[in-house]
Amino acid sequence: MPELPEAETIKRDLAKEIIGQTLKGVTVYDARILGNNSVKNFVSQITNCRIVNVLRRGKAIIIECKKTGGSQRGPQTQWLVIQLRMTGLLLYGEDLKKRNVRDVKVVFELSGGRHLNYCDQRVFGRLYVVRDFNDNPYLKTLGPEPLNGSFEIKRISEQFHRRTIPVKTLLMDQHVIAGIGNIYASEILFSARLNPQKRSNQLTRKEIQSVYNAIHTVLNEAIVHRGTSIRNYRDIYGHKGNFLIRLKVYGRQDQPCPECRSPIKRLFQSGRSTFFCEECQK
DNA sequence: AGGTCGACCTGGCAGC
DNA sequence: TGCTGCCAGGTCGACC
Repeated sequence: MPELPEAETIKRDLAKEIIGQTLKGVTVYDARILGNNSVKNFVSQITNCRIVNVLRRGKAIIIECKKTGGSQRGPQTQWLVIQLRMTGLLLYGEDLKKRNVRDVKVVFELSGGRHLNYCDQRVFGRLYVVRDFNDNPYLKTLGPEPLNGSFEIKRISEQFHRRTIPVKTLLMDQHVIAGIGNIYASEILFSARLNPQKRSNQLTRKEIQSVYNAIHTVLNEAIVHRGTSIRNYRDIYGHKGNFLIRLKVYGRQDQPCPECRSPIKRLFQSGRSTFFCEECQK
């Protein structure tokens, strides 16, 4: 799925396009996307909501809405939380169901006359409506945002030292740091020159500093290039991200390391592929 | 409690 | 061509 840089790209574009519009209607074509919520309930929660902001937390997109005409005490704020997981896409423009586009699961009709389509090939993604972030188990337990000023190396060091799992697995733990997934975990560790198999509690202060710096460098650069499209990912206009060609190790098994030319290795950690250079990452 | 693994889904691609 | 097996940007619950 979209990791943090892809979600951030979507968030910024969506903010430009939809803030100020009202969700006039919504059609749900696959109820699995709603989790335990019913279609009827979801539709009534979201219909006639005015969009006041678009946020991101970890890999989730959050649309802040105000329900108009609902309560006597004025508009009530609620959040539409969108977890794209592996293959979720938000596409802005026409009603894609009418165009027979594949995998269209939910279509929002906006007051400006355009549509926001939620598409999802593998149907892992979820749309939730909450009144409070603590009502959503994912948001409630999410770790700090790595690109915020509040992301402190001290807190990260404590987490690293408490745990014994491989550093790559730890980087992907959303309770520790929000937003890093399988692509950027490999890229960050290459940038930090650190072996992904190294146990997190074995890292020196200097190594943790390198990882901390690499998180900023890699995620920010990926955002500049609008994320990575390995296969499914597209921005809200249907365009691919431009970071794929800039990946140093991910997906580059047997290709020469960009630093030392020795072949990139692949291994499996917690059921996921990891790519790294044995020579550069000790 | 912390760590690991399978389940949830669909489709593209390599190999035969 | 068509089949089989493997692989995929994530998360959660069950199990050890």
